[in-house]
Amino acid sequence: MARPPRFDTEQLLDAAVRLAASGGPASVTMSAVAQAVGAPSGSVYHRFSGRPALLAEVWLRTVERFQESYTAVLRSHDDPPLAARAASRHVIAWSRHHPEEAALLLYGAADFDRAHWSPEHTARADAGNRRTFTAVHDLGEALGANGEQARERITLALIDLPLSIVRRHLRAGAELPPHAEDLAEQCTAALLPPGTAPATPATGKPPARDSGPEEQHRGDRDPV
Amino acid sequence: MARPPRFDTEQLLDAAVRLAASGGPASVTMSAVAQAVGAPSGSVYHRFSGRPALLAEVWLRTVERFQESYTAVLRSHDDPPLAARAASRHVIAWSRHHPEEAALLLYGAADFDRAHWSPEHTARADAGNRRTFTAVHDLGEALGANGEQARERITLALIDLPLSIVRRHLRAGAELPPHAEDLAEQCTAALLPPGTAPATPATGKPPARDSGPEEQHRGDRDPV
DNA sequence: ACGGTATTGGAGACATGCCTCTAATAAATT
DNA sequence: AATTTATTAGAGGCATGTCTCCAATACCGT
Repeated sequence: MARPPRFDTEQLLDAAVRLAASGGPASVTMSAVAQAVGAPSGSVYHRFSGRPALLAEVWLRTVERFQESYTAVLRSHDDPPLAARAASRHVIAWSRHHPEEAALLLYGAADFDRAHWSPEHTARADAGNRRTFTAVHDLGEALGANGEQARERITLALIDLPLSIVRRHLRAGAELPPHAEDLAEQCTAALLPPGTAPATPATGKPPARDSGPEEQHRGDRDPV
Repeated sequence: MARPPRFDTEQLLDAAVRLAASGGPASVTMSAVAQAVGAPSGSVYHRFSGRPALLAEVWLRTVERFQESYTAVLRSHDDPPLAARAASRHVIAWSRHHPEEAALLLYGAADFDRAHWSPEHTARADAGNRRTFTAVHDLGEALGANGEQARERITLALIDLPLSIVRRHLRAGAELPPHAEDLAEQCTAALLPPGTAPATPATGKPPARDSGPEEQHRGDRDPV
């Protein structure tokens, strides 16, 4: 029905990821992406309505790819402490396997011009964040984390801490060392609520306790 | 002997900090800084040889201010675990007191165009980083951290973890809550090497043990 | 009062990036 | 083969930013 595309969306996004990873979000310009794939700028505008749309798609594709695998790991173990450790390791392993996309995760949606996104893109980001926060908080509850501060600690242990390890190495321009998974897992384990089983054998988790009227988390903050 | 300056260096850097905090390093342009203080662009170029110099100065002034107070805290306690906890709290308190400068710390030198800095600026950055790493690693040794992985864990506990708390709140556009210091201190304490005193009373630290031929840390990575 | 000098004030050349618009192109459908 | 249609191809207007340059300025020490 029509001429076949020479430059498809994925190809352009791949180039955008490379640019963002090496030079930060500011360096992913419409012309830079076009030049990176050898296309005229018009072809880029044919796929994306403008720079905010391109930035939104790069960010969302990357974050959603990460979040999907991450939340899957979060839910893949029956034993909560085990799930927590596995999640921590997963952040490292995923980043090692996708160093350029991991470099993107170290920024925030704001750096990708979230202020100018379309309502659809914003909603997509919020939905993904909400799902991820829900998965994290569910595991937190299973771990016995109650209250605002305990939840913050869980987020720290499951997301921020492993990401910090990634950040330190990627910022230095280095690859993630082999022991990074162990380090992340140990640190995450150390941050789990006291009384949590320190090793493999599962302790009976405390009876599910109604947590009362607690405020809902906001979906518009990036977990990563 | 000469006409008095209407726009001095500090004033321009202050404006640059505000711009960087609100819109990221990319938004601190020569013209934006000039406009922010009501100066013609020529006056900005009178103080800074170009954009890389301006970015370097903003970054270095901010990081050096932080590092100075931070290393002071690191060395201010005789009891190593106490010093570690105090350092963690200090990161939070400093960030709460200087939210705009703290927002800068969440970026890296690379985001402030380190690639185009003068050798002098680069050397200044390296020197500050080296001093900070030294202070952190000294405390790490006093805490019994030996080996590469143990040192990484110390850096994580003393720097990355409290900074993660700051990042999460500032990225969300919120102020640091009152309990942030407690959270940071508790998490830092949980990450200290096992056997470290969990509470106030100081345990006798293990006899200083020669750590053998270990590689020196590199001063060109940002601790923050 | 006067000259020296750091600084302001601002015009403008040059580069880059965003985005629009129009024409050419090439495959799929009929 | 003719038609349709998504796409390429690229010129060009507009805005913004970097940096240079030069004259005007206002204070200082003498």
